[in-house]
Amino acid sequence: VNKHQQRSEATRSRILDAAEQCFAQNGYDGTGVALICQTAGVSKGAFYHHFEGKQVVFLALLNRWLSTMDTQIQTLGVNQTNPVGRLAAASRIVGQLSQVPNEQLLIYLAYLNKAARDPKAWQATKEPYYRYQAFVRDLVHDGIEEGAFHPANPATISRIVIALVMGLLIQGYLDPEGADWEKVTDQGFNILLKGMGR
Amino acid sequence: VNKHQQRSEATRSRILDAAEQCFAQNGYDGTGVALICQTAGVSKGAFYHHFEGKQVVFLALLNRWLSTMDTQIQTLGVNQTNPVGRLAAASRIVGQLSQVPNEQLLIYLAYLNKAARDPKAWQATKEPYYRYQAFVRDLVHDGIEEGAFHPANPATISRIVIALVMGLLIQGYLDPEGADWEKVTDQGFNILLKGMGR
Amino acid sequence: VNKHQQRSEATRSRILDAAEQCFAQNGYDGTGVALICQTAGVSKGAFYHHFEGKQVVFLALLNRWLSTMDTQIQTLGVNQTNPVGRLAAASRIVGQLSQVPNEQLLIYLAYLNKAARDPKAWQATKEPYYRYQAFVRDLVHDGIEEGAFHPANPATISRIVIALVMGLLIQGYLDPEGADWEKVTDQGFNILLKGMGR
Amino acid sequence: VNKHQQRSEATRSRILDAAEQCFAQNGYDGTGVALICQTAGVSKGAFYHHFEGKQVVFLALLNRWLSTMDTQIQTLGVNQTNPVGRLAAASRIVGQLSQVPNEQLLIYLAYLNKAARDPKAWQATKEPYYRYQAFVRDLVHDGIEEGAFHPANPATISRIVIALVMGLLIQGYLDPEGADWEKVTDQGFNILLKGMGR
DNA sequence: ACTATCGGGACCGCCCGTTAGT
DNA sequence: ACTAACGGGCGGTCCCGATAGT
Repeated sequence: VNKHQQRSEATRSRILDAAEQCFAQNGYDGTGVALICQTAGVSKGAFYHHFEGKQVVFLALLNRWLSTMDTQIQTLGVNQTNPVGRLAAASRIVGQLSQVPNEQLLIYLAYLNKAARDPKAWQATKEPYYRYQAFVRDLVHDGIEEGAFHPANPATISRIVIALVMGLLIQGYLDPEGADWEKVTDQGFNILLKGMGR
Repeated sequence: VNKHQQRSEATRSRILDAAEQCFAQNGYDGTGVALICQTAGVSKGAFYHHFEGKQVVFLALLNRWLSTMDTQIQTLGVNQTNPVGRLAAASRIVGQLSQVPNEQLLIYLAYLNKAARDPKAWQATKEPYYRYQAFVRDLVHDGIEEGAFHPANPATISRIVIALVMGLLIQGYLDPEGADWEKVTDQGFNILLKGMGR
Repeated sequence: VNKHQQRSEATRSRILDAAEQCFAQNGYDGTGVALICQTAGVSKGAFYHHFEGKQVVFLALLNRWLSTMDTQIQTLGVNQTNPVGRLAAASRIVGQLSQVPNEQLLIYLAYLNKAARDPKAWQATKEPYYRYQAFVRDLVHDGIEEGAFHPANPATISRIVIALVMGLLIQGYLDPEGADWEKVTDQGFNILLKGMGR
Repeated sequence: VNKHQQRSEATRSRILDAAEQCFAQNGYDGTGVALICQTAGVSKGAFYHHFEGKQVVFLALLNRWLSTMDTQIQTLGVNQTNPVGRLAAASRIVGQLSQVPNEQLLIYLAYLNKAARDPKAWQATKEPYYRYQAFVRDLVHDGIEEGAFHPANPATISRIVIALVMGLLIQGYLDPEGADWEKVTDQGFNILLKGMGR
């Protein structure tokens, strides 16, 4: 049995978990490497053994989120066969996300201003956006081809859909008690769907 | 005339201008007080003479933005008399804002994670959101009363509208060259209006 | 009276003095900014107010040494009118320098390996060498013109003279008790002078 | 044959080679153990298995240099029988050394300030100096006995000769393109020999 | 009102050396 | 003999804010 690899993987996970928690609580800049280490119960040596720096940890976190979302999306495709149904299902997922106050988007947004100055990080940072934009675009494209939606530029529509999701998540963070965001999300998708229908 | 007071006010403005510029370029956390002072051409003493700290400067900036937006909203009301027209006009303004990539929203978002830990600042920080939520809500309310929109909870609808705006602004920042965001905004509002119509 | 400027200058000097002492005792890399500050009885804030960093402090020290040596050289010119006499006088100064174990040259040498990687610092670092090389060269040139020395390339001779000085200083540091370095220096110059004579 | 022992010795050599290269490129303090390991293609464990630390590696390197120089000196003695000829031959070797800018002296010098605080290392560090001082001293001694040189204290003269060599090597490092250091070395020895002659 | 000087703390990155494991 | 993971600490830099002085 390879104990090294096991232990290493565990430590790596602990660091990522701690980082996620710290970032959510204090933001990207508000979180020091020392705090992450302390939260994870590891030394700085371990931290810098597994990651090149704070920024890399963040990017790794981003990838972890992506994997999670990819899984959810995969699940999405299994239950629903037609694009409209899948878009509707997506809305439900997003609605649930905003219940468990999902700080991830905010952390992501907070990180943007940093990454904007570092071309290399910037590319990695934008990737998830492009990814989901493409995913939604294809969904919309299919919907138009099936005649469910009014003919339009699928890319444009996808951007509108994503805008709605982003905007609702942010508001859900800004004013969690101000509304039943799950319902708002539902209705938002309904309006969008109706507005896109023939 | 009190020359001292004039000069003082000018310095205050210079600091605010410098802060706005620095925040836009380096983000909230990436901007140090020293940089603001340097940009403004003032000493640190002057800075702390006028403001209690960086956070207060940000709040002051926020108020300045609010004043500007209030003016724009006022203008909006003058030219268009019916709610639908005003909502449409609003879309045009937002579309133009995203042309000149307006970093204000991003700075605002970046600041959120900080303010979240300070209840006092948190209240002040959320104010602009409530203000515009209420503004749009009333607009929608009128539209429903006039029969232009399908009956629904105006507050909910307003949140959906604002979500669209926020989401588009962020995407415009993420991928400025990726789309003609003015057109996307236009179409977004069209779909929304159609989806809200009877 | 300008108390600010006075205090500032005093602090700056204190830092420089402390740095000189620390560098001599622990070498360039072995000396931390914290130690310099502690030795000088100043805070890090003060340190970084006066200097951009450790490297800059070192360069400032270098300049201070240069000023001192320039003064000594000036003195040299007053008492001796002919080049040979001045060269001989120089030997006496160097001999005395090696008594008060002069770590400056060693610190300088230790710094070389650092500066070699930073072109900007490298230039500043080499300057003192060029300076004294030129000084000795002119002295030799005059000596040749006066017929005191055998005709030769003054630059080459100057490099040989400087080599002797450098090498003796280093050995004086390596083995302070091993010889009466003042006498060695005297004899070294005598041999050189004799070897250069017609 | 013991393959283990062979392999071990090879690893030891690889580490020494890597260390020499790293020291030359980054100086003593600028070189971390990690860098040496990486350059050698070995893990840190291997490093600390063979050496007690960076300092010990340096001392081992020093010994390796000494062996090399001893060989060169041996060669020197074979071709030239009279002391003057051997001194002249030595000058040619040194001249060639300074062509391929030999950083060893600089590394050595950089290390001095460190070793100065550790009496044990200090002794080992000074050894090479004493060794060559003695070598040159004997050479000079023989020269005087043969009547080639003016009677004088051989130890003093040897220190002067070594000073010239050291000083020229350093200057060759400081300003490699500034002169034809091989020629300068030649002339330096000529002057010295002339100055020492009867 | 405004400046120059200063205090002290915190952050990120790295380094040296050790230990558990192969 | 050698690897990979890890511990703990230091290093330079910068930052926020305060104070002494103009």
